[in-house]
Parts: sequence; structure tokens; C-alpha cells
Amino acid sequence: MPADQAPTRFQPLYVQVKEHLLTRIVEGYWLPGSLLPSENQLAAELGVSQGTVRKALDEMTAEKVVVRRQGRGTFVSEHTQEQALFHFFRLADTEGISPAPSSQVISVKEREPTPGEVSKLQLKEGEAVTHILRVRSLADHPVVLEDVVVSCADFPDIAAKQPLPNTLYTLYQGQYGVSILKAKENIVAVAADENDKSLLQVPIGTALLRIERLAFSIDGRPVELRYSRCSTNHYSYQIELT
Amino acid sequence: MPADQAPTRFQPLYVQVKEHLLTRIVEGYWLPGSLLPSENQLAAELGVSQGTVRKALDEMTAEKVVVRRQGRGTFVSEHTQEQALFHFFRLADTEGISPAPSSQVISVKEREPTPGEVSKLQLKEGEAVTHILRVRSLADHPVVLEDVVVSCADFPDIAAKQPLPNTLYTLYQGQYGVSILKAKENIVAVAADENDKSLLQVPIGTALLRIERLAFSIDGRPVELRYSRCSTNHYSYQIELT
DNA sequence: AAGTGGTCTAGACCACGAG
DNA sequence: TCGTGGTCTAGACCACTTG
Repeated sequence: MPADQAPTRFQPLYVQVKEHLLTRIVEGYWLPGSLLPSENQLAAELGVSQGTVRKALDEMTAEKVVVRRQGRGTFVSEHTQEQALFHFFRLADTEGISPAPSSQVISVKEREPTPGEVSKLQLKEGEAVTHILRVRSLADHPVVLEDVVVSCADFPDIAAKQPLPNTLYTLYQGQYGVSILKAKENIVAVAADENDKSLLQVPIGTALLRIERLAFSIDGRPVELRYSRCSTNHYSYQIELT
Repeated sequence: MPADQAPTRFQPLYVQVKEHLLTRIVEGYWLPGSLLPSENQLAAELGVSQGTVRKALDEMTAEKVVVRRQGRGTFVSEHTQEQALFHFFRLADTEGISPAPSSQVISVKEREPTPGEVSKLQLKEGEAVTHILRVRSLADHPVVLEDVVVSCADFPDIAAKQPLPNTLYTLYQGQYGVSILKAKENIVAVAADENDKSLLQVPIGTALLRIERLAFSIDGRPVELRYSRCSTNHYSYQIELT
């Protein structure tokens, strides 16, 4: 007994259930942090068995779209401070410890996008972007110089939201309903320039990490482009390959 | 009806099944590439239901310990050229394309480990290491200068295996039965020195990526420590955060 | 046609959290 | 005590691969 209109091709039931639930979350029917109906309720509502709902929720749990708590229920993921931090902020010291970063916003401007931004963010003709420049510090030392570019269409009037939170992703989710679950990073080594010298307090020519990050929302659209220039004197970029 | 001796605490049955299967693979009872018994055979042999075996195999599939092929069966993962390459070799050009790297071995030596190597590789007292130095090229241009350090106990007489394959992990698995499934990387930016200048053909002071990788075998032991110095003039380190 | 993994169901019991 | 997710089972049918 299929519970959904056929999407395009024959899909396993649990995939259809998953996409149905995902759609509701993306559309804001269930907000981040809210409790979903129980597996049995969803199963009854969609006309499938509880095991099928479970399999859909299992995959969504693996993708961190939802969080399950035994005895309580299943919740839409929330970008808490820790989550956003440990998931996307990869800098830590030799012990693997990352002190909570603080941020100092240098400027917030609306402007025309560059051709690279248009293609990477898949911007429409004439769409403007907001450009945030800030310095992030660990233990009171400036470590990262960050250029953040987002579409004004996705995030209108972001300049008015100041002071901006340390983790922008909680702002995106809380104020704009955009959940960042995936990102691609692209890392090269560059020499520090005049700008780096004054803002990161390193000599010109110091080797820095330059990280380009393209972040995707829950529905797979690229929504943020971010360039980070990192001093790696005291911290390193750490990641696990599996 | 439990199928395994209780490990330490009460564990779900499927976890016990998973650990049992994992042990057999680690011990070489089933070699990489070989076909496992069917789910029903395993279930009968272990005295659990087929669904429980399935759940164990599902997790092992997610961890890439095994590969399932519908209609054929479940196989122990093999480090093929592509897998090892695309899984752990993160350098690619702006289009995300990575030409097959070639390697030139500069030296292979046995020596005493440094204190850092002892602690990172968890070496026993008096255990020697093999140190491989090589240059890896993409499209005939030298791009990575690599120092690879492994324990002589894990990989005896590795010097005799020359010419070393491009992807050492296939050698580890094929000749020594050690499967690398997980690694931690630690990235900083450094300036090129004399050595980099001659081997990577870059000017002294050029910013390079320095990647420290600690690779773990299927049973969770650290077995290889590798330092890569990468020129990022034409290629960048690319990774997906999820 | 036979055997494999892939999906789906239905029902049972357990462990946890909250009232 | 009740409702939740977590585990386990047993059996059915489907889709794919091979002979």
C-alpha cells in the first residue's frame, strides 16, 4: 500500500517515506528542535509499517537531519553551538582541543556578486550578495580571517542582525530556516599579504591555509561561500577520513 | 539465544555478530575480496535470525569493511587502485579531477623511531621502523613529497618489495593482510625549504601544505604515520564535510 | 531455475525517560 | 505506569546474477 504519489520512478517505500519527511522539514512544517510524531503515528498516517518508517528515520539520523533520543522521541536537528562548532570548525591544537572561538566583524556589505560567486552559489541574474568580513580568534589570538558570501535572496537584511553570532549557521537556521548539513572544502597554502599581516598579526609571506568552503542546505542547494585564511602557528586543520 | 560469549557487558546481538565477523576478517579467516557465506548461512551458523545478521552487515557496509552485490553475495572489501586513491588521496584540480599519481621512491631505510613516532604509532620498546621517502607526481609534475613511517614488526622487510606500488595500502593489504579503513589528518601551512626546492621544484619560501596522517587498520591500531608536503600551485586538497 | 541480497510486514519484548 | 525508541524474530515477496 503505497503512501506517496510516485515521484519519478519506482523507489523503495522507505525512500519515499524519507523524502516525504524531508520535504516537510525543509518546508518548515516541523521546525528545528521540534518533536516528530512517533514512529507508530507516522506509520499509521502514511499507511506503511513501523519498520519502514524506522528505516527512513535511520538514514535521516545518519545524515544528521534528525536526532533520536530513546524514551523521548525523534527531533529535527538543531544547530547548537557545539554541533556547528565541532562539525564544521576543524581547527584544534596538538591535543585536538579547540577553544571556543570568538569573532570580530570587520564589515558587512551588500554588493554585486563576482562571476565565480554566481556560478558557485548558482545565483540568478541580478541577485545581490551580502559579504561579511570577520576575524576569528582562539584564546584571544587572531587565527582566521574569514570572507563569507551569501545571497541576499536567501538571507535578506542580514546586516540588521548584528551583533552576528559566532556560529553563523545557528543564525541561518534560527532566523532564516536554512539548515546547513553538508559542505565541500578546498584547501591550498598561500603566503600572507598586507591584509593578513594587519588583521592576523603575522609577517608578510608567512604560510597560511586558505580554505574555500561551499556549504549546502538540507535540500542540496549551495547557500554560502566562505574563504578562510588561517594562521597555523598554534592550531592545525584536523579531519578524520573514513 | 546468544551466539557469542559475552564480551564485557550486555551488547545488542547484532553488535556481537558484527564483532565476531570483524574478528574473523581481521584474523584472515576471510581474505580481502573473498565471498562471505550468505546471510542465511551465517544466521544458521551463529544461531540468530537473518535480520540480525543483516543489521551487522549493514553497519559493516557503511564502514566499508564489506561490499554487498545484489544477486551475488557479500565480499570482504578490497583496496583496489580507485578505492585507495579516491578515499585517501585528496588532491585534485579546480574541476575536482585527479590524474593518476605516479611515484618515485627516493629512499627506503630501517631506523630507530623518534619519540613522536613511538607515541603516535604506539611502538613497543626497541621496535624499529621503516622510513620511505618518495615524490609523487601528477601529470608529470612533482606535487607531493612524502615521508612514510611504519613499524618493521607490522611490515617486515618492506624494502624487498620494491618496486613499491603507487598506493601503498594495496601492498599493506595484499602482502601483510593489513586493511586501512580510517585515518586522521592534521594539516598546517609551511614554507618550502632547500629539500622541497630540489625535490618539488618550487622556490624556497613557497607556501606548502604539510599533512600529517595517522592511518588505522581494521582493528583500530595506528599502523602508518605519513607526512606529505604538497605544492598547491595546480592542485588543492578537497574534502566533503557531512 | 536457484540462490543471493533488498524490501516490507507484523508482532514481541526490552531499556529509557517522564509523570 | 506509560509511551518512546531499540532490538529481535519469522516469514513473505521482489530484483538481480549466474548457470
